[in-house]
Amino acid sequence: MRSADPHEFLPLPQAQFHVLIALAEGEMHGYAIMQSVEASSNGLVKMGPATLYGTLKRLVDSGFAEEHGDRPVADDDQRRRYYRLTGLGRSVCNAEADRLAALARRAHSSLRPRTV
Amino acid sequence: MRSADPHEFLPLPQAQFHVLIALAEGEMHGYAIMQSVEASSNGLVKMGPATLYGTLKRLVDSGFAEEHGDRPVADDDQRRRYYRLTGLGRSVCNAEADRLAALARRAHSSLRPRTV
DNA sequence: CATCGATATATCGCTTGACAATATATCGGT
DNA sequence: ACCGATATATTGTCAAGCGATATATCGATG
Repeated sequence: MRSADPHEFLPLPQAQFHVLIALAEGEMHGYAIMQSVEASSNGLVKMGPATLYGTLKRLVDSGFAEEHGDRPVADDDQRRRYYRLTGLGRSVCNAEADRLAALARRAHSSLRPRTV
Repeated sequence: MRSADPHEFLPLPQAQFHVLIALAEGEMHGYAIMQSVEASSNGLVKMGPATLYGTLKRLVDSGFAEEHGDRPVADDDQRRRYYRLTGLGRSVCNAEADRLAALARRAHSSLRPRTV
């Protein structure tokens, strides 16, 4: 059984959605997420430490992400704390993406109306 | 010449984007916007008066929307205040829609990765 | 024309979220 | 041993969201 309806948690705050996407792409520790968000938004969204770690805490509290101890055998940095999506986190991220895609579609079709 | 770069204003707060979309669809006065937002989000986003009128004020202050006096000849309600998008508002709404569409695409492709 | 519920705009006050600034510690390289 | 980059964390502040509430006007009904 899939526990909760992901739509209960929408709309998602912008910063939370950004972090979930980064985690969905396979990123792991906090600092890398910060860089990923900035890079993948073409430098448009710049996430500082306060936003990142605050957001990360909220994501864990909400059960969308979790810390884990699976560390890379080599090339490890002791300070790093690794995170991954939970099942719920995946569902919520997907639901939010659906919502925003629909919203964007609506905006686009209203802004450049075609010959009905 | 097109005055300012719409990307300067992104990311847009959620409520502002919703109202811009409603205005893009041709809605006019405040109360109708409230109903439009709730209806067009399948009842997911419920916008109360405080959010609506606060947001509307911000949109006008930012130059994304403007009040106007073009009232329907008949079937008018004296209390209503009518709003429309400005040129800047259209650009900003479009830019935000682009941004969110790209974000949603990224989320979707990461969440259900295809055999690359 | 008096009343009433729906429509319409507006504001107060609380809570959450975003984020600059700052702090602290550890890493790798020289 | 030192230094800049990496990495996590917290504090304080401000904007934004929004429930609750207020006020006024509309149309309909008796």
